[in-house]
Amino acid sequence: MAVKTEKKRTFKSPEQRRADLLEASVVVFKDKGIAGATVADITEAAGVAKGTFYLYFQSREHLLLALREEMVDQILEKTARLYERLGKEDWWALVDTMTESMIELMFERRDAIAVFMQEGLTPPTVELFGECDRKLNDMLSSGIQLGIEAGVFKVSDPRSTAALLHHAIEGTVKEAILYDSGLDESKLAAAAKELVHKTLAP
Amino acid sequence: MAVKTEKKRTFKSPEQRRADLLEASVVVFKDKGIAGATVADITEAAGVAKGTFYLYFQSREHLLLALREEMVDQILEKTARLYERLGKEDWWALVDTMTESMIELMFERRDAIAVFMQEGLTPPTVELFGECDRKLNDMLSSGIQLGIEAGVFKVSDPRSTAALLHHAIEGTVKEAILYDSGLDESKLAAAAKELVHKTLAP
Amino acid sequence: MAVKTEKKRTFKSPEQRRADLLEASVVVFKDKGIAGATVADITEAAGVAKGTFYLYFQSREHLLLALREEMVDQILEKTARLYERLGKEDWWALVDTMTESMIELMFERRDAIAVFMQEGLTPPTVELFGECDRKLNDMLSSGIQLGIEAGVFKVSDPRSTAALLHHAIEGTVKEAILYDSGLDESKLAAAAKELVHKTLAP
Amino acid sequence: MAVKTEKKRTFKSPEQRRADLLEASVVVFKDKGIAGATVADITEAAGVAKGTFYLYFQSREHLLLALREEMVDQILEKTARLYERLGKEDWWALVDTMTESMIELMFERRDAIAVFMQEGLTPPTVELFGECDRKLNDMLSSGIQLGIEAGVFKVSDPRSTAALLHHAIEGTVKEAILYDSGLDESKLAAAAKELVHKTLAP
DNA sequence: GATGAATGAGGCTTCATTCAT
DNA sequence: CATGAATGAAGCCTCATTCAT
Repeated sequence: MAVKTEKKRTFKSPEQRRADLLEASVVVFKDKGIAGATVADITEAAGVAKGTFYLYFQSREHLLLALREEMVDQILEKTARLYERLGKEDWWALVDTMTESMIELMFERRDAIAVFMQEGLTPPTVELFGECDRKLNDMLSSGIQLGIEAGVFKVSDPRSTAALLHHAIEGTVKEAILYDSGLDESKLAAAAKELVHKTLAP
Repeated sequence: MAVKTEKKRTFKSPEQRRADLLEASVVVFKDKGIAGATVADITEAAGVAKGTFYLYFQSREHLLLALREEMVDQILEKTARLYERLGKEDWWALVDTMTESMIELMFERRDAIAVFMQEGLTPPTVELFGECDRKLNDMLSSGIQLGIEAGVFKVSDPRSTAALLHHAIEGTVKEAILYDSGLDESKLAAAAKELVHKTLAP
Repeated sequence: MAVKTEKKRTFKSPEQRRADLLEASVVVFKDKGIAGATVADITEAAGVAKGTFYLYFQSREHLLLALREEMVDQILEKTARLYERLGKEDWWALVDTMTESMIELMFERRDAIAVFMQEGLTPPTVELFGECDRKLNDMLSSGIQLGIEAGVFKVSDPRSTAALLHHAIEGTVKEAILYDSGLDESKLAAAAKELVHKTLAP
Repeated sequence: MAVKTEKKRTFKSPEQRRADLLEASVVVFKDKGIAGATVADITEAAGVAKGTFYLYFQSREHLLLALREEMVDQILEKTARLYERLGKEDWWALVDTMTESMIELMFERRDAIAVFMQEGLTPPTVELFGECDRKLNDMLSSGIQLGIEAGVFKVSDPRSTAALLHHAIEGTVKEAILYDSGLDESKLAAAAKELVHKTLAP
């Protein structure tokens, strides 16, 4: 019955192979969990031999690093781009845009997020995500500060509020992603915008 | 002859032994991470032999289960007690109490929380924590609903808002626990109360 | 047919187990070569499970270290004991004793010697054996020096001669061990004593 | 587009390529040890692609074989040439020449010798070197025998003595090569000649 | 012929779990 | 009951060798 599928040797560009492995790894990690997924699982999913993995990643841990960094970079970059528009456009519209785009980005990358929620905060993750959180909070709180100075916002503690708003959205989207809770993206976005508005309003 | 440091067999009640192991495990898990801590690490910290572990827990995984359940039970119980006071006291005072007590509880159990943040969401955890989140959200959103009906609160989407508020606090406290970010408990509590007030206010 | 020999769990004193593993390893290494012998081979030969190996040796490399050190220690100790007798007894008789006892010792430990001849001189071995050679040479050449001063020996270059004599015997015994060349122990000892006598004689 | 440093294909005669690989391998083996050097290391040092290796050698092991044989052939040939002069020249002068030329040859080929000392005596090496030793010993001992019959030498056991003399020199030179012990070539040659003279003299 | 990406068998090591003492 | 030596499955990674380009 079980005829061993003879694997033909195929050649691809290094970029493609690497991308294949990364992509396959997200699927496998999501399925089996990070601790539960073996290198063999990943290579099998990517359709390559076990040894091939090590042509593209120094170690299993390095793959995770790459995955994390890619995600963090994307988040920070997107936020930074929005942050630069502060003061040049209507404050409240920009607040809505930021809220929406954070939610949108997270839903787009739901698989990767699910993976890192599974992973838990191992020391390398703590460091990377910690820095990401710090940078995000810096941007958000200084944005709030600017809004206050412009007389548009009013909150007593911009830094704490930035963290609370950020985690309100992040945590809720994560919950939605993880448990398929009844919250859909648009309802959540509406509620989030309302919460942000009311919180920042004088 | 055998001059090895003979470890005296000490006798304790089964309950005590079990508690010792649970307690030791929290310390060890916090130190080495959940994946990184071995059963040997735990038994050593608890001062018992490795085999003894299996007299009190079927497996390593069962210990984690016990740890999780204990934490979840405590959270749900505390919230339920507060929930029962809804409508019988001043709404805004109760909101403050709930906010404060959630923060307080999390800071009290910061070690266990740190452990479960490290663990990541493995399937068994997802199930348990998912149910916990759902129950919390049910209580919170029906509380908000009651407040709306009482004419005290006003939000368009009680369910989403409940989730957002809950995660705002939970996420921010977790960040504080994990990274020793600049937020201290009281500043955070103040900011959280402000956020909750403004969000629920008409 | 092949009924898996169910291995009963047996307990032994740590010393015995360690000795078992060391002994088994010598046999296996001699058989399969050092590079060719796996930890599995060794544990199988010792009648224990693979994991047991790591209760007694940190790593495969540490076992080799232990093997080497044991051998080196024995050689140095034996030589040092003989060296102490210099000047207190008849010089020529002592020279014979040293020659004989070196040959005897090597034949006794022929298995371990065969193993280390197979191993080749990896860096850790080079260091250890290099130091051993140096110490032996120091003892031998200062012995020869003393003999010269006592007017018993006469050679132009005690240090080089010590090395030559030492390697004459060591190399020849090794050859005998390795190839079962026609040289037996007693014929070899006789020839070696003749060579040493004539070389040291005025 | 692909701006990778394109390695030009260079064309060389097969003999040259083979020689390049052999030469490169000696350097690499000396550096990393035989077990530690990979085929990739060798091809990199030789400036060719990994696959090219297998156009010139059936396997890694065949390269080692070639290396060994080359060395053994050289030694045997040189010795045989000297052996033919026996009886036609002054015995003692020839003895000196043999001693010197053995030392000289070994110092010339110190790199290859260092490599094979590292390798240790794996079965294929044992066979080859064993035969080499035997042939050398045959030549030496029959040379000694002839000298005895000519009334020039006097030893009780020519075969053992041949082995002892041969290993005295070989072992000491090897030690000098490996540990940079204080013995230089000329001092060693002098001491060796003295030892050989005194040993063979009546 | 030359290349180097791909292959995959096989090694070392860890650690949850068992069980003779 | 308690112990900790013993077990062995399973994972990560290496590297000699192959083969599509």
